[in-house]
Amino acid sequence: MVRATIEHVAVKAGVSVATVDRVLNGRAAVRPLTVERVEQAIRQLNYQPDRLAARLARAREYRFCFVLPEGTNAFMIALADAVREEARRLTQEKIIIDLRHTDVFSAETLSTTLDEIGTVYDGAAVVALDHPRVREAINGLSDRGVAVVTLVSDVPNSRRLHYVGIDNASAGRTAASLMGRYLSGRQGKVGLIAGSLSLRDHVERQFGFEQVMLHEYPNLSLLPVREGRDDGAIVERVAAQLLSDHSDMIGIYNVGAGSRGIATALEAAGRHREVVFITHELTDDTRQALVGGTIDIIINQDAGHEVRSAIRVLMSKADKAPIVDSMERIRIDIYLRDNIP
Amino acid sequence: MVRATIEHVAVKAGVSVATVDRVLNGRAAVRPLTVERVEQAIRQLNYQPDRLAARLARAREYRFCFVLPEGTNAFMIALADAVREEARRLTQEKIIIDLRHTDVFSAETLSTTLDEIGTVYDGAAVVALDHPRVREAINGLSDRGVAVVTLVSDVPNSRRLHYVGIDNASAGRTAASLMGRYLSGRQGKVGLIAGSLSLRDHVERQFGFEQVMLHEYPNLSLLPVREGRDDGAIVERVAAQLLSDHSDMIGIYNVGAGSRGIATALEAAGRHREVVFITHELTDDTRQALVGGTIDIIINQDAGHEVRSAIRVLMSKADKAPIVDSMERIRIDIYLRDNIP
DNA sequence: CGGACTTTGAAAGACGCCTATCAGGAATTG
DNA sequence: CAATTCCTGATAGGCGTCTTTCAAAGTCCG
Repeated sequence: MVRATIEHVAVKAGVSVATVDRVLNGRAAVRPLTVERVEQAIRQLNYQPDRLAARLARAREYRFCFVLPEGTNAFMIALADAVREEARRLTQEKIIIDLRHTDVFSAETLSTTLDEIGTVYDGAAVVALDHPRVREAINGLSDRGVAVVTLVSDVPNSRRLHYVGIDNASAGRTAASLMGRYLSGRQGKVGLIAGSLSLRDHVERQFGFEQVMLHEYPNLSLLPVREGRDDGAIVERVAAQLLSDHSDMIGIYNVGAGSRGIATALEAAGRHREVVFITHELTDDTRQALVGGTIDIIINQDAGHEVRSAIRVLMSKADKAPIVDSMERIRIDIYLRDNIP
Repeated sequence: MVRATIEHVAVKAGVSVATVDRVLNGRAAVRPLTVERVEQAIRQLNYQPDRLAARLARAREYRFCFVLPEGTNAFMIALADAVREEARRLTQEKIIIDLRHTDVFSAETLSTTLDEIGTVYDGAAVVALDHPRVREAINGLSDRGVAVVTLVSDVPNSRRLHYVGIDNASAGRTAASLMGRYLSGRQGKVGLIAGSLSLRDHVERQFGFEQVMLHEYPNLSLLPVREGRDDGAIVERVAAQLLSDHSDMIGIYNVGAGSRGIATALEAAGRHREVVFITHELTDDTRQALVGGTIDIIINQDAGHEVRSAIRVLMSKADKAPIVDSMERIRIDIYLRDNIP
């Protein structure tokens, strides 16, 4: 059986190819009766336009913009690298990807950046702060016809097309379960360090972690969250403080970046063997600490997958093609010493 | 900057498009000097043929064959479903995928099936037994110009193009580490049930598991492996036997299928809370047992990803395009109750 | 019924590459 | 030097769709 082409449809419907095209692409007014006939022919032949031919013919460029945080956060750098790599690979498919850095922690700056994006782009992917101002900016973009996906950290209730990232509450719960099991039979305290509580992903992780911790592991008592601002030096100070304040602290969960600081503090205190340390994001630092045994578990989201997923989603939107949810679910990777790539 | 086309290259090299095409596709003899000039122009313009246009022009169909085990193994059924789904999605890209079931446990049958595949296909993906006979069949296919990827279970030293699947030794080690940590501070025995020791993936998992178990967790003693033939009923008998023989068994690692049987045995013995049970593959059965608390950890490989990866690899080969290793690494998914999708 | 407007058909030229053919010029051979 | 063989250019047609244009036919209204 040969694939149906637009010509077959035209013959079957007893109209010209031009009319079929009009129906398919809403190019001009077509009599309802004719539309119906064409649509029926399409259904009967199970006709689907050849995407390759379509893209070739349109000779169209797709432009997307990625807005990422500036700064030295290792994960964000990995994300930026992934964006650049995909950008390189995709030039040959007529997809142009621009990368912008901005201060995502400032609602002001971020929303200004978003407002500036204008209408040159077909879509944008944003690592976004959950803030009314930012939500407005996202809605504004959407309304102007620029598809927006949120990346890594979501902005619910906005008119974003899609959220590309892990389920952070679930990640927090996972961390708690592992912590609880690793510490089964022991009594003590567990510390929790977050980056900034204005980024939604951190809040959600914390929420999931506390939820499971409180209900399932009464033998462990949770210390109040400390903020480390995703900064190695600050995180190290906070961790050192925690360690000296609580000689019975036997677990640490780091919700944000700056794990190196915690590792250093743990090693300095000589308690890295005894304290179970769970953190996020596989980077050079965390990998090394995992192999060395200071970190016990890394919960990761694959930057490359996220970037590719974001692009696929934006492309689908631009091509009016459906998106396959099961393909776009970003999984929570759990790395132990034994399965790091 | 516009993308270079074959025409630009021709102008730059001072030859005709026909000649550029000859160089690109080795269509006819071209004087070395001319070849050099063309290649230089290609480099200077950073010309890359437009894959979309090329595929459109070739108007060629790609035919691939997936050879999977017959039987009721839930993971294999999921794999077959994934193949069918991709096949459906890809008809619109002129990719035809056939699915064959065969008795992969019989080297005889499997290799006959492979031999039959003939030359209608551009490539094949095979869940293969590691057996000299099968290796020969794979090499035969390769030599006849059919690209072969091994799926889920590898056949090393064969002329397969690629292995698509997880690192099973690493998966085994991961299982052991989690087992060890979950059972930290306790003393007892750990049971190990495999499907068949003639499938390489199982052997490798067992190897990794034992390696870590023996070296790192001396408090746990490993019972000899038992074979369950991936059959729920047999597995259940084996598990029940283990449970009654060893009242101090506190962990079970199931390397193969048939987890439902173990869960049933554990529950029947009333020891599902006390025994840490780690198994492979997320299916309806295992998911349910995980949520119910009988299974503690599921180590999974995503069937959809594997199928898509296999197809990408085969397509790359057919198009003579490079394959991006980092995109094709199949990850070991670890599922707890808290992060099942 | 004539003019205005709406709906359709026919066709041509992209998009970038592949494939094939034919002829002429260059290099090689005897 | 003629007869081959080898290289190369030019060109045409196709892949399936999009886009646009022009003209023809159909419909509506006053």
